[in-house]
Amino acid sequence: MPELPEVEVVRAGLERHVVGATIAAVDVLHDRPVRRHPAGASGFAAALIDRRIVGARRRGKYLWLPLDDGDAILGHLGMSGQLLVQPTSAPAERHLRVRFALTGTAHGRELRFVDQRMFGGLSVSAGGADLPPEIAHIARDPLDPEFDDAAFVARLRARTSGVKRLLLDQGLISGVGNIYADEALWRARLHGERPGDRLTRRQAVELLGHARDVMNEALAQGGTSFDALYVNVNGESGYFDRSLHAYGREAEPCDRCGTPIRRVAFMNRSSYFCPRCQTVPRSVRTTASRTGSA
DNA sequence: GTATGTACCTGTTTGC
DNA sequence: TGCAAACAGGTACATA
Repeated sequence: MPELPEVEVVRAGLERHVVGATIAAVDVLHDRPVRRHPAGASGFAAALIDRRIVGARRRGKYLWLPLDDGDAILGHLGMSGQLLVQPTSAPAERHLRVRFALTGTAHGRELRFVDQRMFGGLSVSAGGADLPPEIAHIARDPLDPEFDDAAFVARLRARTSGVKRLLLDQGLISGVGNIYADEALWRARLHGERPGDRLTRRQAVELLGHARDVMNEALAQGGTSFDALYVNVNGESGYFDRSLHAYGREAEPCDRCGTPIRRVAFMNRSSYFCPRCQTVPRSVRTTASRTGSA
């Protein structure tokens, strides 16, 4: 489950291993991962042959590889995507979807897009070398030096949605997924259903700080991994999961107060929180009980 | 513009 | 034993 720290690890790996390489061949083994590319699999491949990769960039969980003609390969790892740099001779991974044969600085190696569940994908972004227009609506992430803390706090406090939903809104702040949203909320002692406009300025500032801390810590440790689905560009797993306080810890004691962590359904996924440390405002609790949505 | 719900996708786990 | 349902969840999209 790649979140921002994992994607950054992949980006750094790509910068080191494929920048300067030229794409000699493209083999699309499954159409779905290139579904966002209007010209289809053949058009995707044709647009990339003989192009040289000149960079490796990221915004939120999107990655892109600027090319020497001003276009870019735009990618998202989705739930289970991996970008691997492998020797050409390495056996194909079970869920190998797209392979790029490389020459030049990466001669003898391939860039491979492997994705079991295929929520991720690749496309060629015309003129997207600097910032692909397809992702212009994605906000900066809190590790970006140009992230505007004050503007984020103001926008957060103007919204009536629950704060967890707002943390997952990539137009407001990018790079925060379900795991780190739960961790940041646990650290901030805030319940995810608390409306944005019911946060004090101080609470909003602290929440942002915790989100940033969680991400920085995960990044320092090489990213989170719960199973074999996520590995970095060389195929090594991260190990941040040892540091989680809330996510995935249903019925285990809260690390602060010992109360069992609770899991509730939220947006077709799960939320984990401490029912003692992270209380819901009374008015929200009343509304939730009336609608039966807990 | 904002709020909310759902489709997409497949391998694994859980339940009957 | 075998099948079906639940589950994992980021994003785009539809609807109000």
